[in-house]
Amino acid sequence: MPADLDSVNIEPEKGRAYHHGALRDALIAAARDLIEERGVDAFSLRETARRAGVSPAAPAHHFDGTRGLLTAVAAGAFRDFGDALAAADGSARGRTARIRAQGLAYVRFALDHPARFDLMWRRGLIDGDDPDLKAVADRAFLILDRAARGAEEATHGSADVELAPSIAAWSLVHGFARLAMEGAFGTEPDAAERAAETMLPRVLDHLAL
Amino acid sequence: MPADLDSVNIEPEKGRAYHHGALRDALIAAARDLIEERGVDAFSLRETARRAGVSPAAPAHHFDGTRGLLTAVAAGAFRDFGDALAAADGSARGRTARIRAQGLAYVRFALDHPARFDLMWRRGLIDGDDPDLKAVADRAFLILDRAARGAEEATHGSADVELAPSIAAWSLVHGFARLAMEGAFGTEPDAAERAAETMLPRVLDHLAL
DNA sequence: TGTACATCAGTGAACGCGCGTTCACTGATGTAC
DNA sequence: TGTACATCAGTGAACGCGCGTTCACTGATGTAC
Repeated sequence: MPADLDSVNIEPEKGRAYHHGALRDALIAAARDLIEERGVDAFSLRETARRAGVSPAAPAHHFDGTRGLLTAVAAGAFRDFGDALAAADGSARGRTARIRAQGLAYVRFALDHPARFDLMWRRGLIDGDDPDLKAVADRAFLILDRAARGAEEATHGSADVELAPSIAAWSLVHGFARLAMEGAFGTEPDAAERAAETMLPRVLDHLAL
Repeated sequence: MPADLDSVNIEPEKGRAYHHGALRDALIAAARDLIEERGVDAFSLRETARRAGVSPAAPAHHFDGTRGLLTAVAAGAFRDFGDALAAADGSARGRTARIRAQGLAYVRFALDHPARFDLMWRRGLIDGDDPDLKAVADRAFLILDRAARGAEEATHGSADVELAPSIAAWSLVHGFARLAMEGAFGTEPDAAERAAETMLPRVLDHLAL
């Protein structure tokens, strides 16, 4: 199994062997491309199979139906998302700087991969109980939470109280990302991008931590 | 046309006249009920017609297809949403109190009408250029923006600068609402509700305006 | 006030479509001996 | 090293489904005279 899904050839090869060899990964990549091109709602198992160059019945050998495949795509998204947050976190020093860096990375990921970001929150389409999905999702949330709590992490008693700054930061960037994606800051192609560049840093100034 | 859609009878009546009389409103009410019951993605024009007790061809006399009907539902949602924000705004005195009140109302609306709230942001499903929709959506945003800018409204020069606190407040409550709806604060039936009651007021404390 | 008739708001059957999944199957692989 | 054979990973045809929309139609309404 290749570590990098981008390297998987999802096109049907001329004279390709009867056995694909890496169909599972190819299907995930094809599904990912499909939703990024046409949106989560345009996903279909048949179209994914078509893109991977296999028959409509082939995916059943690797995934438990539509939900199973989408869950795998979402897990990949959460993994990349967590990586982006971790990288941003590592590049900054100090609690405020780390939160800002993660916030920018959070919105950046959403705007760079809108359909995958969308899918991550589509509880109805994916299996929230899947252990792989849970693991990568929890990891991403933990990275956020640790930065928001900063050094206070281990010193406070009431979980509720110390959760508030985390959730405030999370809500702020999540809301900004969604509003940008949903066209609230303008529907021109580059409106979301411009808002993220010029507006978001200022918006983050209004977060009291 | 009744002002209150709730009063429209959407059930097929025994011995009902051939002409429905208020089919347009009945279809909007049926569509609204359908999506609140089964989610926006489960919407179908045929099922809506079925619920309104008319043939699948009937809606075409009142709406320009699926998109037209959903746009009307979204417009109704934005109207109610704006009403809720305005009521909250009117019940508070002072900039901070008004922002808090509106924030609580914002999240309350989202949790009370999740599918309609969802639909409001589903750019792909509705006609964003519809004048009715634009009017009620703009009104809602204006109510938010006025409270966030407070008395400074007419005094500042740079639009970008004075927009930041508005967008920060908007992003925070929008993000909190979506995260709650998406199950980020727990997937138990009352998790979102509990988060809104116990967490949201504290989260709003972390907004610097 | 009565009547002819245009217009409006429905019907219901039919269309073609893409979907997810099932089914018996077959070609390729890899293992036991 | 060669061969028999079980297992695995595909095929492709077929299923039934619900969908949005079109079509010729018809019953009810309302207006002109």
